[in-house]
Amino acid sequence: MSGLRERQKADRHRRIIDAATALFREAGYEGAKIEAIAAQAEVSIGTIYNYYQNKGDILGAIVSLEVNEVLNAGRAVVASPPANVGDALDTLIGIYIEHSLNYLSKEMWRQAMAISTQLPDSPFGQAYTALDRELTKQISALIARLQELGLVRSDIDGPAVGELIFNNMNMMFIEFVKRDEAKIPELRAAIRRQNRIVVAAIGM
Amino acid sequence: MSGLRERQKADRHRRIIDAATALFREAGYEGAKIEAIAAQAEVSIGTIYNYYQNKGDILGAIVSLEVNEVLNAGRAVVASPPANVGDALDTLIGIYIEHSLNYLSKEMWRQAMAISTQLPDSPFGQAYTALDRELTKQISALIARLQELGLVRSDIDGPAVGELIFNNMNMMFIEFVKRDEAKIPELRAAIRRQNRIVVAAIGM
DNA sequence: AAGAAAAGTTGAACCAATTCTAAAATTGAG
DNA sequence: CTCAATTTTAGAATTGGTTCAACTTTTCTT
Repeated sequence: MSGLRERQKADRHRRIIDAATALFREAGYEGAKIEAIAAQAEVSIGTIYNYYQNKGDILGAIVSLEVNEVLNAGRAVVASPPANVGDALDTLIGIYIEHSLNYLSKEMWRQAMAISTQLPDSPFGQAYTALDRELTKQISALIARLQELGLVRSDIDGPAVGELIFNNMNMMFIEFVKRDEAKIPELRAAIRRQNRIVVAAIGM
Repeated sequence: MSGLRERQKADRHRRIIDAATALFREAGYEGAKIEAIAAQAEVSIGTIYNYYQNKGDILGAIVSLEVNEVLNAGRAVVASPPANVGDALDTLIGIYIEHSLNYLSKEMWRQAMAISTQLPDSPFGQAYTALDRELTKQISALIARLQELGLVRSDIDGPAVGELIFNNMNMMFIEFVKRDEAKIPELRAAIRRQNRIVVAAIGM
């Protein structure tokens, strides 16, 4: 099962991702030439294309790592949320946003988002859409949890609320990464303000 | 003022846009080679790059035409909206969505959106952001109009509501253009459902 | 352990967007 | 009307992502 070939493959994968992460951060997505990634990973250009369908998929692999980490951190909030609808939403969304620039620069996010709309059927495009759905589900799960706790009315359309909140947050995040000078605290404040409308409709 | 050069320039602009529109629809954005656009517009490659910074900007010019048309059609709804908050929103959003595929295919939208996030500072990137803002403002204007008509509470945060509704709609539209098999009626129904949450919070 | 099959690697060649530069066209001053 | 300045054009050269056919390495079979 775990022969030489398997180990070499895993090692090359890691080397490519490490090289790409470093170069994307240093030189930006466009600036990181495939040739340079190949050289730094000590692998040929052809090998990179054997592992990833295109340059975007390399970035995609990095984005997936990041978003999965965020989803994981979010689980704790869903399990025991603050005892106030507005704060609960703000805490969960805060985790998403505060983690977002840990590994990925704004430029990398812009590229990743662009590729996911440009090529929705590529491996990365599909993975990105799936990640968005996971985030939406997590927000819906938080709403459901708040219903259990008696903080949210039980007659509301939970899935629709989850989508509404996620879509708004995501769009705000897109605008945020599009402007280099945009700051995280302002982003969070703007989303809080918008979410107040929703909280007014669903809170008890 | 309107010498030969001016007229020739306007004419070349038109020919390039016409050729690009036709070829983008026929062959898709990637499939429409600059060389082919140049040939069909009876202009050289160099000339195209003299008029537009890059291929994306040509698409951008076409998108702007489309969105401006939609904004125009929306004004009528804002002026005299249906006498019901949910219907008013649905009517305005319906205009946006129903017009959206008149000139632009889903593939063209995908490319346009991708470019606008990828290069937010390019001429097209900035224009696209400005158009989004116009649409947000128009939704806010509708809310304000509904307040005047006594259909929406006067103590709500109008701008935040406008952003929330636009952001949600826009994100839904992005997902819509990403899936070729997605249909307009379903998109509208999903947005209506989400907007019910907001309507519950702001209606009288 | 040898040989064949399978899997993976390599890098030169390809393709299309973009840049660059010399030539052509238009304009306005005298 | 003429010509120098300015703008515009043409298309060859450059660039960088992607493909592909030949080569290597690993695994499997006996």
